[in-house]
Amino acid sequence: MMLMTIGDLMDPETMSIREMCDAFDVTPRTLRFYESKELLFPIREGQKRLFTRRDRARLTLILRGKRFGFSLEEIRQLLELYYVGDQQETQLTRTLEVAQDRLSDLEQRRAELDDAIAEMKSQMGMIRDMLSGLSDGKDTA
Amino acid sequence: MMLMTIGDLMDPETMSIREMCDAFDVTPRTLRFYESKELLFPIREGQKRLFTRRDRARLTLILRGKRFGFSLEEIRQLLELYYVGDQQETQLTRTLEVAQDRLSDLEQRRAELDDAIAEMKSQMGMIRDMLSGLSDGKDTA
DNA sequence: CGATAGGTTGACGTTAACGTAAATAGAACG
DNA sequence: CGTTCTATTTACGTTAACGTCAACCTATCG
Repeated sequence: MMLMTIGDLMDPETMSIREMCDAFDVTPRTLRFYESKELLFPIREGQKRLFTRRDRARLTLILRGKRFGFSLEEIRQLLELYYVGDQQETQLTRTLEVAQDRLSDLEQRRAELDDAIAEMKSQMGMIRDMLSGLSDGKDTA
Repeated sequence: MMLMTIGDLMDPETMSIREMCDAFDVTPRTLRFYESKELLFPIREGQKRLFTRRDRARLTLILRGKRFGFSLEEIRQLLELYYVGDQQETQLTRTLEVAQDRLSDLEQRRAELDDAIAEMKSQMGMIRDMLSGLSDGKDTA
């Protein structure tokens, strides 16, 4: 029962597809699908995929983006704003402009979310009022 | 060119499907689809749909829910928390419990959103640093 | 009355984001 | 060497949320 050798380059930096699935609670299909959509770029050891620290950081952002309801294509564009290589000044300036737009979107969503939370609380207040009215009726009957 | 008569019951409370589409920027298909999924309940004048104030309030919530990435089924369940009829105490208590869970979800999302905003700002700071570094190099050359 | 405008009900088509199954490959165990 | 594990590619299937016809009704204008 050999578990590994030196030659296995058991890099703690990289993870197998199964390790990724366990760590992020996704299926292999999902990871391969994300690679095909150029959201992840695992390296290859022979035929097998090895996911790097960078892939894990990206996957974290991807899953959060999904919870926010962004499409994978929108997420892919968002990811481009991170991982800025050594670009030209013009390109960096452009990236910064796009990032500012995305930031405005996020802040807009935050405002909407605050509204939704306030409304939900108000609604709960009304239900509580109805309940206290009911128990009053019972108590004072 | 007659526009309307008294008998038309030109209720300012109700809107035709086209008025709804213009007001909310959706297609007729979308409104009919939402009705089929029991998210909206327009009344009928003969064959034609008439959307009430209640339908408009619901549609507002539906569209916001969509921007948050909720599925229509999730939204339908959320809508049940609003429009509470005259229910039994037990049922009201249950509704309140469910509402509390939804509220926790929303607040959880807001926390995540705050993280995302902070990260985006940090990333923009890094890009700005790179840019100032570039212009420094030019100025001091 | 005929044409036009606005609405209706099917019913099939489309896209995104995977699920699922079949066939294949290589490493390791016994 | 045969099996077992893990992973891979290929490819068809599925669900949600509509889009897009086609065929039909019906009120009103001219």
